[in-house]
Amino acid sequence: MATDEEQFLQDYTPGEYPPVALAVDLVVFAVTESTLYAAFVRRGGHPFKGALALPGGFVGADEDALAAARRELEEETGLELGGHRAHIEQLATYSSPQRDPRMRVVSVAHLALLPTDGRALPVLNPGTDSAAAHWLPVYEVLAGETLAFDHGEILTAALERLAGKIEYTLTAARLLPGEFTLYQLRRVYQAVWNTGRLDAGNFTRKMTGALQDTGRKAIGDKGAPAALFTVREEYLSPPMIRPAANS
Amino acid sequence: MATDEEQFLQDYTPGEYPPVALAVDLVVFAVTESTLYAAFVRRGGHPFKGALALPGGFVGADEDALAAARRELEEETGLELGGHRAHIEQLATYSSPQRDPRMRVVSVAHLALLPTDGRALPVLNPGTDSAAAHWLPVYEVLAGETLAFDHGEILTAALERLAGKIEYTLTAARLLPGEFTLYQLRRVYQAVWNTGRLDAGNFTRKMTGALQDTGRKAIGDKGAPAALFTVREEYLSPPMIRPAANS
DNA sequence: GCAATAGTGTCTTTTAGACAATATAAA
DNA sequence: TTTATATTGTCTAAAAGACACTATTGC
Repeated sequence: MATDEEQFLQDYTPGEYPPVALAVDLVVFAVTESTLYAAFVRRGGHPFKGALALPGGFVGADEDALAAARRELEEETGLELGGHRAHIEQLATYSSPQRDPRMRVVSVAHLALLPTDGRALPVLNPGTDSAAAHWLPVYEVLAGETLAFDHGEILTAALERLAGKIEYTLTAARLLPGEFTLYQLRRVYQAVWNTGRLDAGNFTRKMTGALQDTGRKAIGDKGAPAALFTVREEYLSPPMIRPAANS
Repeated sequence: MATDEEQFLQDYTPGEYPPVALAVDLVVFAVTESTLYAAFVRRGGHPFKGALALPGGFVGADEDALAAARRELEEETGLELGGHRAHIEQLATYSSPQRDPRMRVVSVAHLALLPTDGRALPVLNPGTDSAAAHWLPVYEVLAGETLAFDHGEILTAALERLAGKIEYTLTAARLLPGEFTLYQLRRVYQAVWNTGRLDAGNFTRKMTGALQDTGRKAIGDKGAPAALFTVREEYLSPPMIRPAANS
């Protein structure tokens, strides 16, 4: 009886379909009070020397792409945030034969969201492997920089995904601590959409149905003390709501 | 100066990160008057012998995943539909190390929509490579069959994608000829959502804004002759509509 | 008091959805 | 005429959005 490998060669001829190196690229987002940031590395070598690139790495033999993305994120952030509340999801796969001039690398891009208190950005681990990742404002980078490889395309896709997803889910809360005020949440929307002030009253009304009031109040800000909310679990990534059978 | 290959080995060590076979899997949808179908192949060999699987194949050296998916679709349909009006988009990438027991195969799943006149399903090419693909009703397969590999998961994801996307785009029209009646379009929605009758009046009102009346009428059906419509190009996959700055 | 924010109220517009009514064709 | 469909109209409910108002805090 043929071994598994031999069986497989009936379908798979490595000459015609050569294996590829499988990588992950990460678009890691975090917000300050008013700005959306992403983590970038500055390339030190050929190709695209000196250009900005997304952090990433290769997929190991015993892990899938999501596990590799998680591992890379933990390396960037020094384990503290990666395991806990960071959100990672697959974005898309980039497989153009020419996307890396050195050899064929197929990359599964991921979107990662790090929670912040809205003031300071998470600390990035300085220089484990290649270069140190650092935060840059997303909209400024998109307007002014040409990224290495197809990373500009990936960054745009990630921003589209995030901007679209917060319209119908509470994914925006993944960029905040477990408890947050409506003011903080509103600032996240403004940062992601790069838009002007959203009306506080309407925002409150639209969100409160999906939020759980903890009863506690935030301390220390300017105006009246704001209530601290938690996301009801079922709203973090809700099942799709289909229109009723009469439409 | 180091060659590209040598440079690259600074980052990439094939021992630690072995290359993978890159494949595509296809979820090909088409509708009859009332039912959503997908194309399946029956597995003839190990593993999952006898089980239903999705059509697919490996990615060649000179093509990206989308090109491979298009090529595979053309092989299934015999070129006639693949090049022209068929819609293909990337769905997600499946990379579990154990997803194929023979060796590591990473698969980029794609969603394909074939246009039909609403009566007969497109003809599938009988047996080019492994097995002949044939149409089966999607909801029946999901309810009753266990698919090979992780193809059940892929099929579910494809259905979710399609069902969700037709809520806010006119992607459903990709399952119809270039000109169609509102009745045909409504049947597509009912087939995809596996739901009862949608109200004809409300459906008309909701759709007409995105459709172009050709002025011509469909012939031969029971009741009053229905107008033939075309999709306004900007509605086939429209730019995201973000709420106004006041929300 | 002043400035800034939190939260509520109100009004308008839009959209979804239920359902009735009329029109047009085939049998 | 009967039957089945197309299309328009009407009404209600829900949601989005604009905007005013009051309450509560720090300074």
